Amino acid sequence: MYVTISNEHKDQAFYEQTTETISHLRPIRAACGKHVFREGDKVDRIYVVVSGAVRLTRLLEDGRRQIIAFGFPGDMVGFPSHGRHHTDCEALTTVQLEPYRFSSLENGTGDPVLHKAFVQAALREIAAMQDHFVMLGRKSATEKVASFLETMAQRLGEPVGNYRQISLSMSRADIADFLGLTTETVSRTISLFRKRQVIALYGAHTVVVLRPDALHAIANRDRG
Amino acid sequence: MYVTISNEHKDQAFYEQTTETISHLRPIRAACGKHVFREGDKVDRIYVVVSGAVRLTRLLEDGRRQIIAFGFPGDMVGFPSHGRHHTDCEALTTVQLEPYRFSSLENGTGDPVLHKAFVQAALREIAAMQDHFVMLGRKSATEKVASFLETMAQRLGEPVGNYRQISLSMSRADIADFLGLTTETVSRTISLFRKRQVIALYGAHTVVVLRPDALHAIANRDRG
DNA sequence: CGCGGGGTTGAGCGCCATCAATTGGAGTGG
DNA sequence: CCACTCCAATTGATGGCGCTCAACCCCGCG
Repeated sequence: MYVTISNEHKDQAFYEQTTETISHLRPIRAACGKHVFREGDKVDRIYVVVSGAVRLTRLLEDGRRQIIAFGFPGDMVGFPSHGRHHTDCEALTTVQLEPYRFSSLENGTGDPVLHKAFVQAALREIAAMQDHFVMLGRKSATEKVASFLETMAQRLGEPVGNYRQISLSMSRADIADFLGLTTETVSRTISLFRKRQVIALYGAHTVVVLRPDALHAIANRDRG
Repeated sequence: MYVTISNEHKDQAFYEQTTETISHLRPIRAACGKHVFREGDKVDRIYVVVSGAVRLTRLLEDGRRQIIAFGFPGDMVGFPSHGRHHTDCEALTTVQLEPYRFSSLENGTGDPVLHKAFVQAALREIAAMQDHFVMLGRKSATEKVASFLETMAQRLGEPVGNYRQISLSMSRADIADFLGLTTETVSRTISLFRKRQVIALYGAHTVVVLRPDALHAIANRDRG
């Protein structure tokens, strides 16, 4: 998942299209905190998240970390580069994944419907990453956090009364490493939104969006 | 082009593989400053840069700009999202482009060799963008500029005496919008490298890398 | 020679990182 | 049920990197 307002989240379509075929393998599970794969691993299958959440990360030698993306149900993860994984993939919660043999996807020898869905997923991935560039390169801390919460609400929010509620499966540090900020800044910014009554918190991981319009305005216009 | 040290730049392979087939259309030209395509345009063909350079950009409503990538000879540009272009593409110099019908690439009905090359190009694009995330999100201004110059030298540098020389086809503002900085910061950082004799300048657009090792060290380790 | 646009350099400040202390909440054992 | 532990999250204080605003330089061009 990338922070993209116009995300129609079509990977779900991939999952729905293909679960009826015989091309997929048996679902796998990973417990919270476990690796699904690591950078450098040979890629023989790629995955569609069925339930739970994962994070894709890259590390610098000195310990700095960048979270490339979060994977939520419907997302495809594990696109290879030169036949190898290019990020680590860790489970944020207990997670269920649907594996697909990569070789058949790559060279088109398998199910053509599956193959086309794979190509479409890769193209959507590119477009979503392009949008994420704008956020990393050109948005302020408040804009980043607001964009993140807005996207999460659209993608994973559940109606509660008149509002939408989000259950964040990742830590503040994860959010920070995704947005190119520090945990302190993320925490401060979320506190600010709470004080302004844009959101409400029940514990650190449950967010209720009280004023989606205000959140949207902050996500796009604010520069401070 | 993204700033990736380990970039083996295999898109050249695509170009070489496919120029002998009959699948490609007649090359097109665009003069410096002209648009090759615009965000929102319907995608019926995608392009491989033959000569010259282009920039791929996205804009925010308030005028902030992010350059998604530069396209140099061998690079494939124009990956669509939902059938439409997702960035603007402008010529930085007079540029020659080799167009390919996208429909045949997408659904695999055309040349299978071409199709596989297209899928590989998309996967490389994803991997390169992942690396670029780390730079946008986690590197300091000096690291960014040093990484940029290093990559440009590897990609486009020509041996001059014992050194490698780069001809930058983009302005300082373009570099800034690519790295998520301002023109002033880019200019100051380049001046700093010149003062430290890591590089030399002949005019604003010709750079000679005097100490590649120092440049590499700054690109990866420095945090100030 | 005047003009204009890109590039460079300077001064000052603000956003966000850094360092540090405190709070809170989940899990554990008595 | 409470005390204790541990780590995530919050909050505070301070400083610095990079942005902002502004002046100046350089150079191509009419």
